[in-house]
Amino acid sequence: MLSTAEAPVAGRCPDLLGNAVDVAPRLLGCLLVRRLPGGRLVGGVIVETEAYPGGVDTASHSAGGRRTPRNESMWRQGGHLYVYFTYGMHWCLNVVTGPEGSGEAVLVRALEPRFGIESMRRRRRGHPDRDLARGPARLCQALAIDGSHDRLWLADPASPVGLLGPPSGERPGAVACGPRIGIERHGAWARRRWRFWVRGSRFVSGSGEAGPRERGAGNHP
DNA sequence: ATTTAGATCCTCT
DNA sequence: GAGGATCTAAATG
Repeated sequence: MLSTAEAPVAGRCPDLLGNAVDVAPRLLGCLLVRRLPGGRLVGGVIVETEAYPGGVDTASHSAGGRRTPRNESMWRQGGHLYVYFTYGMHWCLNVVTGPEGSGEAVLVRALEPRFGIESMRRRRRGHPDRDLARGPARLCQALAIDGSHDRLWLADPASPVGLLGPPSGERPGAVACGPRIGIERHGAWARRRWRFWVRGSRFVSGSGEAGPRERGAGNHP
């Protein structure tokens, strides 16, 4: 989608053919970029992800090898997008990982907004900047991402959504991990620490250890 | 600060 | 027909 020249100085995104649990923490610090229909760029740094390896993990949409029309893109090669609709009103964005047929994906849960912020504010009217893309559905709203972006191939130069490495000169912060959100009834699988976030970032969702309460911790120079 | 309920509709059984 | 990888506003301590 974007060349490194076009974006505010960023390198290549990490290899997406690895398994979801490996890729998820590596996406932290990377730049998610959206080119709006008018050509404007909107995006930010990824600060929170969750791994959904599929297979025996019952919390994944691809659990047990289930193939449905909805999750078709999850089964594609790493580097595609899986965008799904939930709760009657929300879209959520995943980056597919692994080789074709593995059914793995990483849910992108939160961004630290970096550019196109005015544009995000327009779509998230009434909300403070901190909440522009704090949470998977808010993120999609801020970047105007919906079902039309399902199945996109990230590396396609014409793709309206792109993934780049961390902005140059920026060292990604320390990575913390914990249980994934919103899948409590999946018992033991819910307890796996497959949620990853940038420690100390105020743009991370949730209200627990990784959420607002973490403010102040690890944030001192 | 934390908890609760309601919204809202697509997807799969 | 049930339930969902969520969000928001309102109520409560």
